[in-house]
Amino acid sequence: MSDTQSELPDRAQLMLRSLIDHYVRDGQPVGSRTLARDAGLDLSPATIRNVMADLEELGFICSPHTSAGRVPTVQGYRFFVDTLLTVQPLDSRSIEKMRIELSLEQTPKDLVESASGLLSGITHMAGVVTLPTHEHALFKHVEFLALSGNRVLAVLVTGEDEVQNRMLDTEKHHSAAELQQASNYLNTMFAGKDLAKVRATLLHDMQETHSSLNSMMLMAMQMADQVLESKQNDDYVMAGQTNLMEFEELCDINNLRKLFDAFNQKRDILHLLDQCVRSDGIQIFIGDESGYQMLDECSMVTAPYSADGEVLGVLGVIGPTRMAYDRVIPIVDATARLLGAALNQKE
Amino acid sequence: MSDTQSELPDRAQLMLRSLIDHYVRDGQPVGSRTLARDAGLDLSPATIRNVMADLEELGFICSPHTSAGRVPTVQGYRFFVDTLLTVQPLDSRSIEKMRIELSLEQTPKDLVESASGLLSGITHMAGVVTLPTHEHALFKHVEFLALSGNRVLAVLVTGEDEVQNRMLDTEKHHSAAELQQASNYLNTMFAGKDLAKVRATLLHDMQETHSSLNSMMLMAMQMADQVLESKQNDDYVMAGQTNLMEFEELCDINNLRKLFDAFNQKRDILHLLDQCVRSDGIQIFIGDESGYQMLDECSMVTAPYSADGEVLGVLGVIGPTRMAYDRVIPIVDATARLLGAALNQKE
DNA sequence: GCTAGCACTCTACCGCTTGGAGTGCTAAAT
DNA sequence: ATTTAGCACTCCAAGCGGTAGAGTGCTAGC
Repeated sequence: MSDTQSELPDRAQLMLRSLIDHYVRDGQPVGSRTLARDAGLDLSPATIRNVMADLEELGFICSPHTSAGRVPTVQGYRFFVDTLLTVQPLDSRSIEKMRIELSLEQTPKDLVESASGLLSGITHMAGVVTLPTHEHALFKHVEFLALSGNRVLAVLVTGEDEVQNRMLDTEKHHSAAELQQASNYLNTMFAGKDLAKVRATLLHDMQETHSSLNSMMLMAMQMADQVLESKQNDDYVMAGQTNLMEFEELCDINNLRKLFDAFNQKRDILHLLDQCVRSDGIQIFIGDESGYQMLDECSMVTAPYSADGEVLGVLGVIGPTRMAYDRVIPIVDATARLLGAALNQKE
Repeated sequence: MSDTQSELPDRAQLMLRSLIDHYVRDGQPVGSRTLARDAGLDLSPATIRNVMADLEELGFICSPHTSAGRVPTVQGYRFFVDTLLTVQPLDSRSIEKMRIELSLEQTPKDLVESASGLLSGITHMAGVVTLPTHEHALFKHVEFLALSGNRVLAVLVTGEDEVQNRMLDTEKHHSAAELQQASNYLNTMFAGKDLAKVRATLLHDMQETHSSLNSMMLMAMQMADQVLESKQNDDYVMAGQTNLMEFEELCDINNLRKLFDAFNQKRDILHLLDQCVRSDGIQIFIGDESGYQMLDECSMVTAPYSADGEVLGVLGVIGPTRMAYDRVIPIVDATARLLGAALNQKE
């Protein structure tokens, strides 16, 4: 790699990297002297200044005012993350610690909480983990209980012994016996099958073989369909929100308010996380790239986690734009793997 | 009431009240001139100053520095709240609005969330409501499902169609048939009875008539006992936490951090709320009276709420010590009543 | 192409002054 | 015996000028 027309000269890259390193470390604008001393390029500050002027023109850095050093811009970070970054692989001892921590948990919910805690604990920022979807879990057992009026309580037990309750409003009142029959039918029919496949089969059967079903079977299927229809991936667990209060640049009370409101609301954050499920692998939003104002001063590093080859959810870290991406990325990556593995094991 | 030895002279009381009024309104230390103008006593600032000196000696007010006005102390607020306060009853239109808001909710959980939102919305502070205990709910139905290993899932449905899941670790594996039998037994035995009474009966029967029970019945009872044993009142719903960021006096980042950590942790806040269940009626913690450091700058106004004569939980408001107690108290009081009434209606 | 040197700019900080707000005390007035 | 006017005093907040330091951009020479 060298200085072709369109490519950033090597030494400019080196300088940008060094500048970001410095800025991430101490949060102060970085001047040419500092860089001349520490970038390892053996150039005078004056030369550095010239290159810095180039970097500024490209929009990678900027200075808060005339006589301050330079600070990376969002585009600067973006370029750094996309093309300069060399992640430091996590040492195996830390990984082992995390694995052990996770292995203590029993239920998926606990696992998710533990993972979120790990993320925030290790990075000293906020950790977030979506609850795993159940789409690819196994159907184990369903039970219908009659409540008052036309309401029916459905209890669905999945392969991992996860339990979901759902209220159904049915068209007419069903007796306990009817319900019993319905659940028996479904249980014998679908036990051990994949939830998604169960749903697909149900939909198919209800359309195709409509006539050949008796009313009991139809009712059972309709109810099962209702139970399965809701997508589960609409919640997350967050930890260490208050860690964000330790960062000078986020401590503006207005900013904090917007941020914490968003965390409570959950909607926007979920929407953002949802985008990360699709693109597999690490995903990074820097500053205003997220498109949400309350995250303008923040970055988010996410990774989907999966078990058994199926993506179950997303986890990540939210922190100030000025974060040690090279350190955070492997942490997020490792946590995603470990959480996936742990979920796999509990099945 | 007049100036007996031990009692505060009327005009001193009037002044304290007026001072607190002022301070609550604009958060600035109140000087003698202001008070002379607005307290309605028609005295010169000099006289006011003398009385203020008395109030200071009694520990009701103090001045941040030599040439600032006076500010109420915790004891000042306490005296005010205990003996000077005249609450402004809430106008019936607001009450009606709240009632309508609550009437839209279906489940107890939704009601609690709505109430918490109302509290924070109206007071512009943080609202908190504990989940209602189920101790006095009615036993409706219980179902046991076999999970992997020796684990059993118990699903308990109460009179209000509230559903609780609980995992039980049993000593040996139980077949589906056994479990079916056990739940049938319990359902016929206890349906429609009060949960607390069910529990009492269970405990009694297990001791007294031990020998006369067959093993199935014993197992059923042991499991039911486990289901009922956990006290439910260990969680709360909070709303409007971020409202607290709007108050100058709480905006110290250190304080905020402690506060929000406590909100997330829940333990300490729960402990505090728990104290308020016992003493019926409005309960107020001012500043450090709570005994928890993170609430040193805050006050908490709570009221228990009950339905059908039984206390179900507590709700309240957390805000800065400098709050309009006379406005907040009736709001908390009314919300407690309305929530109780709403819960009663849904049963 | 690199660098030394220099003039320039901007901030952060320090000390100083000033104005205003409020107090406590004393002596006079009611 | 209270109340009040007056006064000296204290303290904070805000504004001001000066200075030191950091860092820049430009230019001319290497």
